Amino acid sequence: MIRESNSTPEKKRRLLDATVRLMLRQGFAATTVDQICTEAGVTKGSFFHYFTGKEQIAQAAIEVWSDGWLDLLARSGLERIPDPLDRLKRLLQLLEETYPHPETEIGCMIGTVAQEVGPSNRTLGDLCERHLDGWAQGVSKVLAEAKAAHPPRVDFDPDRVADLMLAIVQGTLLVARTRQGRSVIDNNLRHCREYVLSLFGDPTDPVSATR
Amino acid sequence: MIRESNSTPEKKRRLLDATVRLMLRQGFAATTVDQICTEAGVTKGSFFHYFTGKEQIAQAAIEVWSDGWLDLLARSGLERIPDPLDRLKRLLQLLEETYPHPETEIGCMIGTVAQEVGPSNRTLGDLCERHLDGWAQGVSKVLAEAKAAHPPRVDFDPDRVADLMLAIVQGTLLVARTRQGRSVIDNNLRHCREYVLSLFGDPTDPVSATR
DNA sequence: AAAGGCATACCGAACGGTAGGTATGTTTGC
DNA sequence: GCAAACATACCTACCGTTCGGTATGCCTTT
Repeated sequence: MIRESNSTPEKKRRLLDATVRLMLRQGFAATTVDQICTEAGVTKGSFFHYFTGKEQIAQAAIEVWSDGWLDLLARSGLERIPDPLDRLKRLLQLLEETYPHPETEIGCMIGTVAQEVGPSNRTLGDLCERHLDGWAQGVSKVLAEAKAAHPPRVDFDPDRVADLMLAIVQGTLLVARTRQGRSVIDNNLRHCREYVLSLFGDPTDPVSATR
Repeated sequence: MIRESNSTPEKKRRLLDATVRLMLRQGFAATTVDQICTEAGVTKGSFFHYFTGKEQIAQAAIEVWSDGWLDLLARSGLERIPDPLDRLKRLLQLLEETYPHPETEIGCMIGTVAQEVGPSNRTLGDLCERHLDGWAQGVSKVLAEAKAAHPPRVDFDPDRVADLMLAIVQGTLLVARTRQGRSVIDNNLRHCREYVLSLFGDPTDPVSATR
């Protein structure tokens, strides 16, 4: 078998991908390591060769998931957009393109795991918290730059608005998962975009929400 | 032992309360029926006398949780407020009073279970969906009545705005659970209120969000 | 009113399956 | 030949569920 000598071995990758897929669907507790192995087409020996246990692979899978988001941001060329307000608009557009994507399972792995473990299991909980906060801080930064470059119609705290956006995204995914439909994603993210942009002088209708 | 002949027996009640408390904290899978019995101070025999299994008590507990919310609405006297816009304002205020309450565990049992079971276990999933939809429909009704009585500044679809509010509440509770802090609840629900009221002509600052 | 019958409330030991983890062996790459 | 990379069988703890049993009170029959 051909094996890439550099970077992570293939089976490890497959285990991580399978974990992301399964835990995104079923959460942490309901996902069994046997399931992960079967899904990845790998034996338990390999599993415990690469990971010390279920919790650790969950942590690693969260990193994989997070990297996926960062890659998406990088590939979008967001950083290269010169005007901060355009950057914000592109970010909002990116959300609307990404989350309702019909090929992928609805949901955010970090939000799913975070909700599930809640106050118990602070190992996973803290990790999720750090990643959620990282997301919010990234958004906050874009908001702050846009605010600095374009005096907004009303003053706002970028951190607080970013927190609201985080909650909207997570709550929307939760509802969409439960309803098994994506229409609420389209609706809520559009509202979200129009709300955020309404902070910046745009005097046009902030909600063209009927039909 | 004195036993109330009418209504639900005490031990059944205790089991349900314990289930709500534990599943609100830990979700469905992580909550054991032994835990439930211990927390309720009841033996396993009683448990399986009143409930056919873990899933069924979860369903019943969801009803208990939902009834708690309906009771709160009833006790608030929301229905007796004559002016629809005042009723909407009171509803928004009610959200801001209820969810950050420091004595209770952060979270919504329905959202927690819904997120966890996701696409698997449609028995619980459908039940959660019905209750989430019920919440949204209730909110939508208040929005629609307010809109009918007071022509809004901008047109909006009550169902869609209610869906956004549902997502904000659920997402906010998720984030607050993860952060183990309630400040994000205060922040997001205030934003939510100001946003909704901004739909009705209020020309004042829709976000007094800085500090 | 006493006796018998029967349903409800409750108890807790035991069981059966499962899932996470381990021990140990075998192959593969350098 | 020696690690790393796998594979297989197995162990054990736990968890949901079952099941045989007791206690208690009400209802019916005589």
